Amino acid sequence: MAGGDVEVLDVAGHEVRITSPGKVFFPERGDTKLDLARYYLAVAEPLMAAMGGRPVMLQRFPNGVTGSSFFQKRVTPTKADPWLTTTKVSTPNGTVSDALVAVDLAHVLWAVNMGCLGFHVWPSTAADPDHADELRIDLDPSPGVTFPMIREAAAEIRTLLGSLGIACFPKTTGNRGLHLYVRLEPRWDGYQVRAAAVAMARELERLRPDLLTAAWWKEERGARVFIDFNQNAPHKTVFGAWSVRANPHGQVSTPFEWHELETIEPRSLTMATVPARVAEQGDPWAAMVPQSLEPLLAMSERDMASGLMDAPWPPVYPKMPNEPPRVAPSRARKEE
DNA sequence: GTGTCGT
DNA sequence: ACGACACAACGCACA
DNA sequence: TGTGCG
Ligand SMILES: [Mn+2]
Ligand SMILES: [Mn+2]
Repeated sequence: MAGGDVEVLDVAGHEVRITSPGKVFFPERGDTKLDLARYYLAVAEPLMAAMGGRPVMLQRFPNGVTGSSFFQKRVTPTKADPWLTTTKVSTPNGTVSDALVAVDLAHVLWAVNMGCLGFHVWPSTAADPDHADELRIDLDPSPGVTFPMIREAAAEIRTLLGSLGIACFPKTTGNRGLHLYVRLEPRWDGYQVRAAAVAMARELERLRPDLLTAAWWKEERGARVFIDFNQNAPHKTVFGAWSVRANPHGQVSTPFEWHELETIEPRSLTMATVPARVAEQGDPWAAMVPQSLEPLLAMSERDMASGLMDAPWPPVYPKMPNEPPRVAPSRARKEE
């Protein structure tokens, strides 16, 4: 627990300083900042396959999981670390900033040293910022939703996408939900990917209204799994594969194979247990190949042709064409 | 956690 | 040399 | 001005 020392790691051709390596970040198990760095070293191969080359936002906890936190998007290479790579990212209103690019593990560990536990990842690469090459299907549990229901929702989505010839891959979120990822051919922008997500969510609610909902307003969801299409809005980030959550055991957003769906337990996938999984099984997402979004875009066009509107956008975004009033039904101004 | 400023 | 302090996301729509 | 949503 000596405070004054520094661990220097030689990674990807750079010397990365880990200051206060013995500082406890996870009091429950006693895991330190250096333990966190070693975790990321252990999952480096699948981590870089998932996150490599993408802009990332840091979620920092300089005093560990029990301390205060903040997000950091803007990064500037310093005199001490001139090798840091950044790229321009923009916000919904057009503001531009320089974000860190996860070009190699040195960049990851530089962020870890800043107290970054996990990364929020852009759905595009620094090399091709105008195409979203991932559709992220975010399954959010409403109150009353159990994890077996989340599992059933994932299976339902896999079946629908499979019938359209689209392959998707699952991961835990590190909390109570699941994420399914579709790797896309780089042919569509964020508006198109979100439109596809809206259509997919609506179709799934039609198929299983007892289990699934595409309702943005909480009051309309009930005890159903919300398919959060808005997580695909342009410029939105998602908590990344292999990133560590700020909970007592450091649960990991863990990619897994479909045959594990019925047995996977988010609680048991932590920064302490996941490295062994990776050593034994390798990368569960190794078979990802770019898919076409066209079947879902056709579904969206059918919905629009039949008179449906777009769905509400999240706060912060300007009003979009064909967007319905952005207000919960219970608060909407009365007719006439 | 780091960089800067004032003492 | 040291302590205090600032800073580290998104910023619109609607009633 | 408070509330919407992650
Ligand atoms: Mn979620
Ligand atoms: Mn969500």
